[in-house]
Amino acid sequence: MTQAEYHFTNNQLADIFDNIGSLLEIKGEVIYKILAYRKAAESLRTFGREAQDVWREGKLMGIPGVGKAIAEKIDELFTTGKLEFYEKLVHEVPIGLLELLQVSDLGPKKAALFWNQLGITNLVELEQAANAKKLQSLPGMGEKSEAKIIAGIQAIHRRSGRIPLGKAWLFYNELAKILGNVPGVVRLEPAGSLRRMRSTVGDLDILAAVSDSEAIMEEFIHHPQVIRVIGQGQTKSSVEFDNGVRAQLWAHPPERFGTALQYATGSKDHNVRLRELALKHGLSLSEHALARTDGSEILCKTEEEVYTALGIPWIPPELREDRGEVQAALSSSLPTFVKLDDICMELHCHSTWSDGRLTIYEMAEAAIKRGLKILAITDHSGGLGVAGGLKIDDLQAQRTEIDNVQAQLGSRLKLLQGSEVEILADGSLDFPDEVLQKLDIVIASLHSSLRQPREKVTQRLVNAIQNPHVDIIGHPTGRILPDREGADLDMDAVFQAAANNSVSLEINANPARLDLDDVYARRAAEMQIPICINTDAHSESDLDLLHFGVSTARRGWLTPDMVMNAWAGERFSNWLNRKGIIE
DNA sequence: GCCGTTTTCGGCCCGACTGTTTTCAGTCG
Repeated sequence: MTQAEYHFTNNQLADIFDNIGSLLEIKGEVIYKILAYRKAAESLRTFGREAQDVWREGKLMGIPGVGKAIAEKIDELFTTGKLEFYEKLVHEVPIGLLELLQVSDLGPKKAALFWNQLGITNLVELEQAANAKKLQSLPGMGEKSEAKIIAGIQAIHRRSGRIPLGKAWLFYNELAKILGNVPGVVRLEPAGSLRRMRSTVGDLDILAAVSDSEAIMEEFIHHPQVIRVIGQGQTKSSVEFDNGVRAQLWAHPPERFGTALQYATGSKDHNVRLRELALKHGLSLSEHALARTDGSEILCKTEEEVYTALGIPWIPPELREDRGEVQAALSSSLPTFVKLDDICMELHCHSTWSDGRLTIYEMAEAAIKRGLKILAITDHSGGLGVAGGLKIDDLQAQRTEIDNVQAQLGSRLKLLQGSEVEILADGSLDFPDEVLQKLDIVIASLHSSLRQPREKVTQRLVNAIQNPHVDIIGHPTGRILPDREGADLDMDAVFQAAANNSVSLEINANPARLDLDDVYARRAAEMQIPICINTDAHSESDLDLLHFGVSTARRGWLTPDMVMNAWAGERFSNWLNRKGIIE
């Protein structure tokens, strides 16, 4: 018999379970049940494999945070396309109430209050009620609470969502110039998802080491770009800037900076793990100190001291997502992760032959300045009209120029002639095989027709991977942060093809891409696919974006062994020659 | 609802800030 099967991505499942959690919270369900749904949702988002495949294998409960009850719900969704429990819940608690939870200072209790007392079921109705001053007379409410809710709704109208990592770093650096110079400030560090190098950042978290916090807090809340002070105190203040960014500043004395930085870096789930671990050592961990049961404190100046006190090695911030890092640290199986210094080649950049700003010689000198040993010039193929791609006839002239520049460089840098060849809408490549064959290295990339149906766009990528001359797939999904989704790819099929053909998948280091992302990178590496980290530089300063790619790789648990740009020359040339293409 | 170097039941992290309160609940990270 044939059984119908409905398709849900991990993110779609996660959204459903997040919604269930929030609706139950408004309903007043016990908190641990809610946390369990949230945990399962987060776990699905970062699992790396499609839950649907796991379901076909009958192993849903192997997904962390998924037990019997949630596995049954996932099964019902794949089997019937619906979830009765969810539908009944939505019938009971209006789903529009979830919008209310986006308003700062408005949580499930107040959402339930507004719904029960005033019949409010969505954000529009809440705004009307607030403007009509209907909220302030409710129990536990007052004029100030109502004004805060109005301000929170206005902030939602202003905000554009999460900030891309690159923009967050630039803004942090601007703030750091001012805050770092406040008298008495010993250290200033980014914290939160910024320090963990997530691809997008919600609020900007900043931590200062200072004995007296008054001056820096004053400087912070009176910054000229601040349009709203959300909260202010001695250890924590929070503001909104005119560019829609929200930031919080924590201040702690230098002798307690280690616990404070650990705390402010998060993630929340990682911190919960550490506190559980602390309790097993008879200690209570907070941002201030490790406290013994008799109340005495262990102060930590550095994060290393915190982790050491808990009996585990320091864990890099990028790892702190509760994806098994604490367990790995406990069992001494935390590997040494790739770092910026390991990277000795750039395999994806552009010159004035297409849309780059530097000549090949200038790009080479910029690469040498950054300590690189190998540089692949990979200008666009002609098909990408907007980028002024090379025609086939141009390639020989470009080769001559590369040879000339190579002669000038001598042994300081090895140049490769490559191409970022377009994967066309019909799945063919922009250059014929006999042209690709003459190149030292070939990157194939999708830039157009990203919205094709899943099956078609996946097949385009698989075709490219199976071409005997293709070495690397550039920015595989084509996503642009924060808002342009990548192509709807069957990543398991892409990974399988890449593994079979020993084709490398790129982590594009440009913070507008970070594609592959951390979760996919981890999965790809587990499948023995060689990963490369490239800046896709179009200018000299683009080469300095490399650290974003390296951090993404660390978030994906990648070691130098898994990252091609960190390989010794011989191992790299062996890989490049795996099909006998170049000298 | 999940989970197990205190295991199949009984736990499940910690504190700051705010507003409405006369001691605490709600929210947030």
